[in-house]
Amino acid sequence: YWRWVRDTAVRIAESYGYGEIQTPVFERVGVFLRPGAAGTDLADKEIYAFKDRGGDDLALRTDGTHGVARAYIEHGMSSWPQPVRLFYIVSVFRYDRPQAGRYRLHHQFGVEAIGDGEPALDAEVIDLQRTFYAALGLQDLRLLINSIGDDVCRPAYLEKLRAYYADKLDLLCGDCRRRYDVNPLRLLDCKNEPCQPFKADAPKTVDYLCEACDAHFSTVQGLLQGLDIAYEIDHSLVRGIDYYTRTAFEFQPQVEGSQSTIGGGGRYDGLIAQLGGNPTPGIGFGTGLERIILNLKRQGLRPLPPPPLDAFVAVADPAAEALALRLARDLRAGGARVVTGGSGRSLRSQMRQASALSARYALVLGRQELKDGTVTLRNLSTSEEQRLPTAEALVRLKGP
RNA sequence: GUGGGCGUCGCCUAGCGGUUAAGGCGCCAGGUUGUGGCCCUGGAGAUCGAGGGUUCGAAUCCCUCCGUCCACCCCA
Repeated sequence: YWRWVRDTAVRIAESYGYGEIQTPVFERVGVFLRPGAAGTDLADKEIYAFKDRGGDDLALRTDGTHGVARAYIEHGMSSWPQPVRLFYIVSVFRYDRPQAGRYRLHHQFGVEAIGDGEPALDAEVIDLQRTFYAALGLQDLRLLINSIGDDVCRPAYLEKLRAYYADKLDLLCGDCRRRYDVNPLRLLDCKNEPCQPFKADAPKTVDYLCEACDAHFSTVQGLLQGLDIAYEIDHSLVRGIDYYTRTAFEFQPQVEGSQSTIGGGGRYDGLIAQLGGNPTPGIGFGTGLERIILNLKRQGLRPLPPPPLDAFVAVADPAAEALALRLARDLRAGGARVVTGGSGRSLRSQMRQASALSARYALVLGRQELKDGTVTLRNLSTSEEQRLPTAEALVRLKGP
């Protein structure tokens, strides 16, 4: 499963012209935790932060995007042709209570397109993600999208939102009373019972977009339609950190159960500047490999089985041991997959193992073969057996 | 951060107050003094998650801890 998913990710990303980048497993904590993240679960309890021996504050990678953004600045990628298209397959760490499809260490495939704010890139990234899932055969994925505006329109929207909730504070859950001050956008995706009645009538981000954001969102939708990509607008799909802008999206399988999201992303036009670079737009997605594999299994999708073992070299006499190892090496050099037995076990035991490993052939080397430079070649499916010169056996096993 | 389930040979499981802690898979060996798959026989392998307590007696009951799984929250 692992290889299948990774190979598919690489193939699809490269077909869109994205190049692979590797970033460090840990960075200065500020790379991952921006001031705007205060009050989020990530900042409060999920990040693995620590001091190193020199007293520097570091943190394990919480996602793929921040390290890439840091690298973009640090390595002067703004001088490259824009946008810079990058993809990664990395481990990420979050201190959560583990459960099905959720681990403290998991892996993400992600892409980032940095240096261009055009809506066509939003569509490209979403299309890439959808194509990746389709290449694996994942069925029935829902695509949810939303726009959360930008610095121009969001402040006014948040005022509207606060005004709407101002007289309802006493009725909200504890989390949301805190969110009201710290992170009001998150009021929209609260799952707690007390807050549900108010969500339907809450102001929607899309109704308060500035002209530029509105045009951007409309264009993205038009492009998705042009690509025949079905989507639903989800007004409660938000991002809790201030450098996120405009388009936000998520892919969800239709099946029941928890961990509904297998991947999501969005625009982060404010991130590069926050990290100390020139103001630079960017968009990307991240998708969890473990969750993809979970869904592949649920849908009965299986990877190709590993290639069979071509030969098992059995040693029938201790004197033939060295020659057996050499024969195995020569066979491998010819492209065959070969495992050797050892003189410590009876020939019978070695043959049992050859069978248990589903080897196509058994090659027996013993006293008799040593004498005349031959090898006994046994076809383990037909049980046909013959002695032939070693060189001939090499040729025989090399075949297609 | 909250709630719940489960921890017995490498794996799966039985046993639920007194058993030499049982079985299946896998592993090793023999039945074939150089030959597999099926079958038969034998063998190795378990301080019953850890510590404490109750009891004449604990894998079995109680407590604490640890681990693991599931759900909420959140997210990938």
